[in-house]
Amino acid sequence: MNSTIYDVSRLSGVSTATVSRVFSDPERVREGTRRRVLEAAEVLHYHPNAIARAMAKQRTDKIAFLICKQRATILDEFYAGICDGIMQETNKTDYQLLISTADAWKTTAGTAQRKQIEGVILGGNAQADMVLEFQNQHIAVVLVNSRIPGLDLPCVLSDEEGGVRQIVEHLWDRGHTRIAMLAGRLSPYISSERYNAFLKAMRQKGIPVDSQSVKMCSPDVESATRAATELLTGSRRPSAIFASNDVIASGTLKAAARLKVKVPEELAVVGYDDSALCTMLEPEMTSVHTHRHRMGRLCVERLTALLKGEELTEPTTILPAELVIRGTT
Amino acid sequence: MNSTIYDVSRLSGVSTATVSRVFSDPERVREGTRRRVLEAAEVLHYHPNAIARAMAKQRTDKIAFLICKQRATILDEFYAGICDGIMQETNKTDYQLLISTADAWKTTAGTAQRKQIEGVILGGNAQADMVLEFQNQHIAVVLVNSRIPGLDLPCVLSDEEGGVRQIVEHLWDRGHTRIAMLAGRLSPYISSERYNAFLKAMRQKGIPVDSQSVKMCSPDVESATRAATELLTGSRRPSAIFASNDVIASGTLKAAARLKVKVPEELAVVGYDDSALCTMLEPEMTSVHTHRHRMGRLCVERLTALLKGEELTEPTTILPAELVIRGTT
DNA sequence: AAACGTAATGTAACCACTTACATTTGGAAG
DNA sequence: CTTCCAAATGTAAGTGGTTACATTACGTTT
Repeated sequence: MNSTIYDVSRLSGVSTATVSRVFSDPERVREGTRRRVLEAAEVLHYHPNAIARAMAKQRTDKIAFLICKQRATILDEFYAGICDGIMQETNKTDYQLLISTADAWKTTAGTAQRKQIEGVILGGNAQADMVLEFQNQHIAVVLVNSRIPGLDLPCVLSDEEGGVRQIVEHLWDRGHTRIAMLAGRLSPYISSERYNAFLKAMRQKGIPVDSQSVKMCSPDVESATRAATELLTGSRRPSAIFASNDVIASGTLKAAARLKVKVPEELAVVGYDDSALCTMLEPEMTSVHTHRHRMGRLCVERLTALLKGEELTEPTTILPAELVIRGTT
Repeated sequence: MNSTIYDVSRLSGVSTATVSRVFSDPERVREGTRRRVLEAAEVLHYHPNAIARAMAKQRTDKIAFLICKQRATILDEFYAGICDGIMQETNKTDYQLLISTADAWKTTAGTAQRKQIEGVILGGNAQADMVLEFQNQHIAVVLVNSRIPGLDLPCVLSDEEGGVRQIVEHLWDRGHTRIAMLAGRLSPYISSERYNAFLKAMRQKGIPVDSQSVKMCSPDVESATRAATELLTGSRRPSAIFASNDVIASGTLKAAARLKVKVPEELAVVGYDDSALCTMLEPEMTSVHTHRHRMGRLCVERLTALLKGEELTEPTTILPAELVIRGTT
């Protein structure tokens, strides 16, 4: 139906090899010939067939972004941001981007190989077995926002420890000592990073931490609101709450508003991620800005470098995170 | 490097045709033979090569979701929701999902054909020329959240008129007559739908509409805040504001808070889309729920039906939208 | 036991390119 | 006008499957 290289070859009176060269390495064919071929191609509406090309070249030019997360995958503003960065950077290359969830790719055995991708970016809670399977199939892997102990993989991270440290220091500077953390059950990596960073920063400031200082909750508004209410009505009400992300922080603000606890006068609240939400609230919310867009772009850069066969000198990259001080502190 | 159908054929002592059948139509080969083939495949770590298969079958099993939008593509919660639905539904099929932006696909001529997709879902402000180009290349097209005048395409929409009507009726029921619309410059289709629906609903209720009733703004928080401030400090302050989406509504709430205008007592605010934001605010925000996830899934259903060669009896589907009444009205 | 029909399997062409290697071409140098 | 060499082009063998068609196997029926 669509015309092929043979049709063009016939019409322009050159061999298929020459036609092929015109489209993949134009320099190698003489000006005049090239023009004739292009004209014939024009007439026939010819466009190279990517499948056949992939077959002959043994390359697919496809990479994938897999989100390793159960619920609300791309809906999570954090992953959406990374995804946006990945898309933008991928668009600069000749690669095409496939998107799916890790769950979906686990179903059929060997499915990944069939998918015929050259490289993959795993976002979130990546599992070691999946990574190993990819490596067995010679598919390049880059991790974003997680890390697998024992596997030395290229990964792109945000500086969680630095972000949390800035929060604690900022609150300390504002005179807070009764600081509590409302820790949402985020991905294992993020949860433990932020939790440990919190303990470390508190220790560095010499602020005592006890069992009351950290409260866990599910990462949704209602759970956060409930948990924050408990924190605020407990025996020793904190003067500042560090919520482990912005959604949880918004729940905290709701609890405060309902309990008529004035923010920031009676309670300081800090979130994490600097999502769009932060400036939609009044007062606007203090949070830590993570460069998710840049993280996504960096992933693609890393991956394409790997695919070019380059050795990565520094596989793991940790991007700085910056505290953005706003009205809630 | 990877083993091929020939290797399996040799090891199991059958022809390549039989091996092929074992993997694409197992019923057609005898139990015993099938087992031998599968064992050989196991030993050789054989998996069918998707590229070669696509080549022989003249099918790629790939569809794409293109977002026709300049900025903040996938970051827009609305499109993220659609995308999530598309992903989920695609995962149920044998298709793979490519994702990109319309802009990126417009760059190189004929690029679409090279991409070798069988169908495409265009989200947002789709352009007629792009659609025509796809159709010329026999690529099935489904539109979501937009419509192209003069082109009879399958499209999946949300009932904008109904959603807006519910808003106006709800505000009317609450006794409001000084109702203003804060209209963000969203996509042309959405903007005009919501605007016209507003005028129509107001007319139906017999509420007079003048030049002061509708104010335009850019679809970001700051612009919305500015515009809302003007509305609220103008000569005839409205008692209710319908913002054309939740982001703009949040700007309206900010303006109200800053001007010490009490919501909902002195001002009712309604958004549109029922984004996650709505329940993160205190009071929670009244908004219109759009079934974006379902819209995404429906797109894939439509597209796969088209690809199966089915004739769509009712190409355009309009999903109902429901007003969710919360604390701001 | 021969004849027959269907199910199972094999043969080989085809899908649309790329590319190693062979051949031709064209112009500069002798 | 040769000779020579690099550049341009052609030839044909892959790339890994699918599938129309041909052939063989095998259980039934006569």
